[in-house]
Order: sequence, then C-alpha cells, then structure tokens
Amino acid sequence: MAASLREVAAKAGVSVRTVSNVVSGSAPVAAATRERVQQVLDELQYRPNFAARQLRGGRTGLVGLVVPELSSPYFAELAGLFVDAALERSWTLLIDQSGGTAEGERRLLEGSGRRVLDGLVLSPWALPPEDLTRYAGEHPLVVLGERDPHGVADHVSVDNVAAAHVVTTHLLATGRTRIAAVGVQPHLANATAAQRLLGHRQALADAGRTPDPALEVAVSTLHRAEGARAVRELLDAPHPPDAVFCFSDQLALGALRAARERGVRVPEDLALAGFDDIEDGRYATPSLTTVAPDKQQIAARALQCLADRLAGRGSAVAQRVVVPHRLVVRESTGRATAGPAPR
Amino acid sequence: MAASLREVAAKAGVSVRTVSNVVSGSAPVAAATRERVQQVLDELQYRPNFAARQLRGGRTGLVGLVVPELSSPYFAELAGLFVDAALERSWTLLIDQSGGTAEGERRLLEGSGRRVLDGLVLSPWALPPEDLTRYAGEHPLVVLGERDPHGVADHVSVDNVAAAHVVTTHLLATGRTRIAAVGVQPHLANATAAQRLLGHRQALADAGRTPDPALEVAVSTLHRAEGARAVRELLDAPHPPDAVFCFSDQLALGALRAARERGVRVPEDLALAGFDDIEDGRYATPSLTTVAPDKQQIAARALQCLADRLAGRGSAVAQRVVVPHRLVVRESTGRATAGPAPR
DNA sequence: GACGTGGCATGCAACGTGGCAAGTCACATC
DNA sequence: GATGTGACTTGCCACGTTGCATGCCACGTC
Repeated sequence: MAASLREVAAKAGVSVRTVSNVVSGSAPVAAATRERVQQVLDELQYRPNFAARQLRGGRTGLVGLVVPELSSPYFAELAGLFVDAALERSWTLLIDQSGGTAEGERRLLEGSGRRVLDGLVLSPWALPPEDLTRYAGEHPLVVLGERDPHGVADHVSVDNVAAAHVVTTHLLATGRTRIAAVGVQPHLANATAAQRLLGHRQALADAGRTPDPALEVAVSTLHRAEGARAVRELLDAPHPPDAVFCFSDQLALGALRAARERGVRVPEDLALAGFDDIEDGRYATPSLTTVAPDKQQIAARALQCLADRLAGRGSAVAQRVVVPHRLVVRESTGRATAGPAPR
Repeated sequence: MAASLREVAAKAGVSVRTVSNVVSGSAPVAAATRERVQQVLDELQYRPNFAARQLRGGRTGLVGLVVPELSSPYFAELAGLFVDAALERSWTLLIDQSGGTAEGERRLLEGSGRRVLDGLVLSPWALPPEDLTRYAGEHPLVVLGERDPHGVADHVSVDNVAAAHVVTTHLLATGRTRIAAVGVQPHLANATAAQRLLGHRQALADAGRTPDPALEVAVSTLHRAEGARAVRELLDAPHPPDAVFCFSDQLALGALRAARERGVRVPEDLALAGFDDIEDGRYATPSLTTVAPDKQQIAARALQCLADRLAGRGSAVAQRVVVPHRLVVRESTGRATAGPAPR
C-alpha cells in the first residue's frame, strides 16, 4: 500500500539512492532523471516513511504543547496560534491537556511522548520545578508563563508585573479609588497570579495608596463562575470597590454578569478590566478593557527557542524571553460617574 | 544519552536478542539472566526507541483527532475525553484544529500526519465525502457527526433527528406554541444541523402543527454572537416566538443574553433549549435545558472502531455507531406564564 | 550410550532512509 | 592520447528493533 523508495527505484530504473536524492534534493540529479523519477513518485504516491526518517535522522518533526485546559478560550486561541506557527516550520504540533494537575503535566514529559517529540512547550500550573529541571536536562523544553527566576528551562511570557501595573494605573487614571484584584491563586506552583498581584500593588503604591487586603480576592479556578462569585462577595462587603481588575478575561466576564445581576452599572458604577484579550471579551457588552499579550509572538518565540535548542544553538543557561503586551482600553473602564461610589 | 539494546547487551554480557526478550517478554528468559539484564536496563535507564519499533512493527501508537475549533467548549470537552480514552489504550492522542475549513481538515489527512498516525478521528464540517472515502480506503478513519448515509468510513454520532424531536416535543409540552429553531447551516457539507431541523419539524408535525419558515433561522457559525443575533431578529419580527431551540449550547447562551438585553424573561416569556450540554450551560442563570450526548461514549466507541480496524476486525462496510443522548431539563424551559406571548 | 525433548540463548536478516565515499561517464585541456 | 574536471549516480553501511531459524545444553527415557 505504502510505496517505498525501493519500489520507486525499481519502477524508475534507477538506484534507491537517486530516488532519495530527488525527494530530498540533497544531491544534484540530472533534469531528465529527476523528471522520470518524479513521475513514478507521483504515480505510486510515494510518502516518506516517518519511522525510517526518524531512525536515521533522530528527528520526528513532532512538537508537543501542553496546556492546562483547552476549554479556556485563552489557551484554545494560543493552541491555534501554535498550530500555525508550527506549520510554518513544517512541524506537527501535538496538543495535550493537563487539567492543571501535576499528573497531567507529567504525562507527556515522562510518558511515551518523551521519545516521540523533538521538543515540548509546557504551560505548567502544578508541576514542581524539579520535574521541569530533570526533563529540560535531557530534552528541549520551553515553559510558558511565570516560574521561579532560576529555572533551567527556556521561558516565554509577558512582563506580568508591568502589565498589571499599567492596568491598575489606568483604573486610577479614570478616577477610581477602591480597586479590587480578583484572581490570586495561592494554591498553584505557577507564579503568574503572584506577579500580577505584585504589579497591582506597586501601581497603588506608586499612586500613594495603601493596598487593602480585603480587596484582594483569591480564586480556585480562572473560570467565569469564580469571577462572578468574587464580585458578589466584593459587592456584599461593607466597603465595595469601584473598580475590579480580574487576572483573566474569563473571570472578568463572570464579574460582568454578577455586576449586572446586582444592578450595578459597568462602567458607570464599577469599572472592570481583564487580562488575555480573548475574543469573547471583545464582543461582550460593554466590551472588555484588557491586557493583550502578543499571543502570536508567544507561539513564534517559544518555537524559536525549541529550534535553537534542536540546532544546538541553545545557550547553556536558560533563556528568558519577554513578549510585548499592550493595554486595550474598551468600554468596561469608561469614566466613572461623578458622585459617591455605588451603594 | 539514550541507551540502546546493544549497549545494554554489551554491559550485561548477553546478546541483543536476549535483552529484547527481557524487555518485551516475548520469549522465555532464565530468571538469573533476566535479573541481571533488568539491573543493567535500570542502570542505563533504557527506553525503547520509538522509531525503530515503528519501523519494525508498523505502529506508532499515535492517534489523531481533528476538530473544527478547540475554542468551542463542546469540542474542547470532547477532546479532553478522547485524551483520557486514548490513554486507557496506551495510545497518544494528537489533537489538531481544522478551523472548519476543508484545507484544515485535509491537513492531517494528506499531510505528514498521514504516515505518522495509526488512525484518525475526524469531525468534518467542510470536507467533501470524496476526500474521506479516499482516505478511509487506505487508513483507519472514524467520522464524528452526521454525514451522508452511504459513507465508507466508520461513523459515530447521536441520533440527531430523535434528539431534536424530543427537545421540540418537550417545548410543546410546556405549553409553547411558536417554537423557533436557530442553527440551520446550509453552507456546510456537515449534515448535523439538517438532521436536527428534520427532527424539529417532525415533532411539530406530530403535534399537528405546521412549521413556520420564519421561525427557522440560519447561522454562519455556532458561536454565542450568532445566537444573540438570531434571537434579536426573532424578537423584532412581527410574530415573535415563545420558545427557541438552539442547535448548540453556545448559540443558546448568546440567545439568553440577547433576550435579557431586551427585557424578555427566560423562561417565563421565552423558553430556551440548547444542544451539547456544555459546562457553561449548567452554570448559566437560568441553567440551560439541553440535549446531553454521551460524550464519554462517543470517545470510547470511536476509538473502539479504530482498534477494530487496526486489528483487522473491521467489517468491510462502514460501521454506524449511534451513541445515546438524554434530554436534560433545567430552568430555561420552565412553564410559560399564563397569558399572551411577550411583546 | 543414543536419542528425543524442552528450555534457553544467539545470529542473521530486514524494515526505509540518508551520509559517505567510491564509481561512471562525457567532455575539455594539454 | 593521457589526464583532469565536473556532473551525476550508485553501493555500502548504520540507525534500533524484532521475527525467524538455529544452536547449545541438560535432562530424562529407552
């Protein structure tokens, strides 16, 4: 069924080696020969044998991407961009979903995938650094999102501190005074939320304000429901906020719904900002102010890191790539109404 | 870095073949020898070479899943279940996203993936049957969702006609009289929407009602925004509906938002039903009545089909697996208020 | 002691490909 | 006509694994 080089060679009356040369273009072949061989190739629908190629070359052309959950729009969008970016390098992308658990994150690292993949891009939530270190010592690995600074794996993320800083500063500039932060995740090994909280606090401090711990709300997941719950709690508190900075757009969309349920107007009574710039946020009413990480560049740079390692160009020390982001101001953080805070 | 059988054999003082036998257990090995070899295996951290195994055995242990979009919660959930189901068979699942375009759907079928995968599960939207036929002739293929009845590939789906019938019958039972159907997709090769429309019409006919073409709304995508648009149009029409059956939960969630924007109460003024039973619908307010396909079984049966084909147990003719579904009645289709339809 | 049996170990071959170096051939140059 | 040159082609080998056939040895049986 699957034609091999040998069969093509026999039919074309040339050596196996010449057919190989026609296919790969690695050595000169006379035009007439090339044409004849090519014709047989087409005729027999020759496709190079993946296993044999790998056995010979040591490469599979397969790259893995492990995200916590595909049902999260941010990761789904990101995965799509990785597929495209991989395609540009003629790599095939293998996507896996870890569920945000250490076990899931270890699956491709330790499992059969280990020997199949040329490289791996991982967005870890739960996995302790030791596991990453061990793997990175033997295989090309790129980590997405924040980790401890002395990691050994290459590392791509936005500057979460700066990004959070600019959001809170923007909220202050629209005249808000009590700005809540929703999305702290103390249970995760992942440091992203911690970095954003840091930037948020710094912005408050830079404006001469003291962060109010009552306005920093932890969440168990980054889903809509948690955003809604957080905002309900905030609105029920004795001193409700007049702005909420959610650490993901999903949280912000949940927050938006909760606010609306309570009859709190957005942005007039409550400003809302998110993070990620997912499509749903663009089409929400009001549309969502957010931080837009350059997702395309995250994908591109992450694969570039892998390519460097594969080519042996990788530096011995882990690289730390910071991808640009920008604040996208939309309707949900319009000017506050004059007068007292709601309620 | 990666130890080969040869190295292990040398260090253990046995033949390569014996080491292979220890690893695979395919031939008897004396206990003493086995132990000694095993010790060296552990010591050198031997891992079988994937490529060489495939080259010999012809199997990769890799199975592909192609869905239109991962950002759609239904497909994301489904993909997650496929990952789990594949794991149970010690297969690795390669997920790809086609964008719902013929080109994207052809990528894994025709591209490099073709030779890499032991089998493929495809959820086609745009691909003409010829492509599927050609591929299925050469490789194990399972198609998800409705296709023309005389397809050559194995085929797993729910009974969309029956499922749609039960939804519309339920809406009629709650006292609704003008039931709209949102989600017709005349531009797709995919027949799923057509089957649901058929079931919907049959339910109306069975209740002695004549379907009103003005209440059948086509959509370009299955996203929230399209559901919202459809409902706005329906509510603006001279004779608005008192119930809407959306062909996906995503559409229904969009519809829910649009209804709320217009001040139309759900379910009092307008009943809403969806399809897919995605998580967002369970936590929406009001929670969404929907059809729950047994997604876990879709994954399990689809992989079973592949396994059968791989084992040569596949029948010559295409198999057609119908997976059970159930109607999940929640808040969004509660009893109508007495009195005239809204507006 | 010859023979058969069964348990275990081994060597050979092959899967399809690509690197390497040697080979063939035509043609130009001296 | 011998030699060199360059363009093209080819055979050999190795990658790591496993199927197959064979080899070796000890033991039991006639």
